[in-house]
Amino acid sequence: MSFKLAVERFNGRLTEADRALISIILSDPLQVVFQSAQELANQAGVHASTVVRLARKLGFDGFPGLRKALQSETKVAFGPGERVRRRLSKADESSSLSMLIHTEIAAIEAIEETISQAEIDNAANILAGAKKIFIVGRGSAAPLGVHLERRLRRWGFQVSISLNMQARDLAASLIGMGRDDALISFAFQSPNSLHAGYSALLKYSHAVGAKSIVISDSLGPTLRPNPDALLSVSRPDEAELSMRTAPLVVCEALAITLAHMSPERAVGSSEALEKLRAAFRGEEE
Amino acid sequence: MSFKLAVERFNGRLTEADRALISIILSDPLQVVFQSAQELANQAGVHASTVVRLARKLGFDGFPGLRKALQSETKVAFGPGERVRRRLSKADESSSLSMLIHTEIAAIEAIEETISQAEIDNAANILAGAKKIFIVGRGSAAPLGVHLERRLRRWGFQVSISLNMQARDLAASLIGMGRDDALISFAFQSPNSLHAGYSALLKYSHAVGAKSIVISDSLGPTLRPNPDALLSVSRPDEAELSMRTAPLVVCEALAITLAHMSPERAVGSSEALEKLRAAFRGEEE
DNA sequence: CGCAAGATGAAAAAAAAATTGCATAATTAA
DNA sequence: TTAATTATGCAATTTTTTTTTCATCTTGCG
Repeated sequence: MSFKLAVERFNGRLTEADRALISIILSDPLQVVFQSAQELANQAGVHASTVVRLARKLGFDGFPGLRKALQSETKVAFGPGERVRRRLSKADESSSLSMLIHTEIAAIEAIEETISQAEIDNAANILAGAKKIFIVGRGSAAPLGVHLERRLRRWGFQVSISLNMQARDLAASLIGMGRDDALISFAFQSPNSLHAGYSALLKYSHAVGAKSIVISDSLGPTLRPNPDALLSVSRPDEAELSMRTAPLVVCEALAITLAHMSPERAVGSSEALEKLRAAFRGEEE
Repeated sequence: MSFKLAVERFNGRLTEADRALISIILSDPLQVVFQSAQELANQAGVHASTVVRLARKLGFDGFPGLRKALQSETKVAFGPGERVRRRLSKADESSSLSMLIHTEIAAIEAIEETISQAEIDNAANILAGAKKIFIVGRGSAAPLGVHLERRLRRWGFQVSISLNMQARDLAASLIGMGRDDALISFAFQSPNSLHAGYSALLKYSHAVGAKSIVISDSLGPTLRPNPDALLSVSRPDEAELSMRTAPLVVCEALAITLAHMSPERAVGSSEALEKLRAAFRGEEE
């Protein structure tokens, strides 16, 4: 019986320790097949006996039984030649899944050819010096905005986000923006492109003295007026149905760079977050 | 030290038994890495002590030493985890961008090893039959939820989304859920994991007869009660700072599969959207 | 042919790994 | 909240695996 299946089938309580172990096993079974109960336990920060008990709970004949199950799975998966065959069979080329996977990998690989770490550093510098950060996104940029907001909040920045807003409401939400602040906005190629809003947005931020960062695709370089920092990634395919994976990676790179740049702020805020969590116990992830 | 190399280097007599053992090991190392000295000996028709002595002769630290050498060789050759590690060391550590790019590519590649198109088809079928779709996500799942909502709306589904809600508000927003509906929720590994909410959520959806889909990472298989469709992708690295790129790709695959599945609905809706756009001129991207 | 060097297998010893009983800590239910 | 249940770590025990010892056997060589 497969390990994953055994976990799914299991009808009973799984404790925190159990979950930690299962997670380790599932995320790197190839490592676990060579380990002893002891080693696995250490990695999960639990006692060896817990490992043994989990194996029994899941219906295996002790830890060696569990390990043997993992072994036969990985043996099938990684045997000579098996690997390639499985790649082709499990996700036959026509499937949406494998198509997507390959497209997105290509898109992410293409980032390196379009953007340099220096550009990201530049953008991160702007954010590091900002008192408050405004994020504006609409349409397909919304998930990106949401993600970036989370990250920045966690690092202790004051963030205001506006999604899918009409011009009037947007104006209202940007009213507090000033010279020490930064604006992050998004602009992507779309069938019925409307950049009118962006032009106004950038002009406004410029007028109040706020720095602006634009995350974009191949549309980016055509935008006027120019933002203080432009992070534009172009897709290799430029498909109709295209996702924002690559810009997401750029957002993340920006966040991480920023965190490295001002570690005290990040750490301090994480601690504060811990305290808040202790207080609110489970309100926020 | 590699086993093959050790054999080549060895300067001494190799007996009949030695050659038999070496031949077995070299011709199928993938099998031997999981065996005990005893088992290997039986296969070669020799005694276990001969195996141990061969290991020593070749310079290994006993039989476990020999086996460990074989293990690290095969791991390098076939393991996805190992591939990641190698790639990471190549990319210069100082650049967050390139590090991220490589990590995320590995994570996306790993999808294929965890999820099959069939599983996605199953989930898409559930959605295709749903009258209304409820999306629930909190914390780092929020961007995923937002993305999925957009896609489903565009394909003409009636979607209700609840982000970062507390139990009480969540209950209110789910009040309309019934037997013809579907619930999509997310569950990711997090330092202070709280799955209590999920358990209640799934129980509720089950009680009202709605189908449930959960998009998750290695935490997925541990969740109780089981959803009707579980899409769980486990990361090869399981890093502290990890993004949701892979689940995003899964969401997208789900959306695309669904679109292929019911083309009339999708197209019809796109036309409707066009008309709306013409009317509202620039309200929505 | 006979002797010596070394290889082998059986069995015992040692080491490592897995398991289990028990006390304590944590969690759940009342 | 307290009581009851359950999970956990520690330590002892059992089991498995590895290694060593020793008697026997094989092989190579004068």
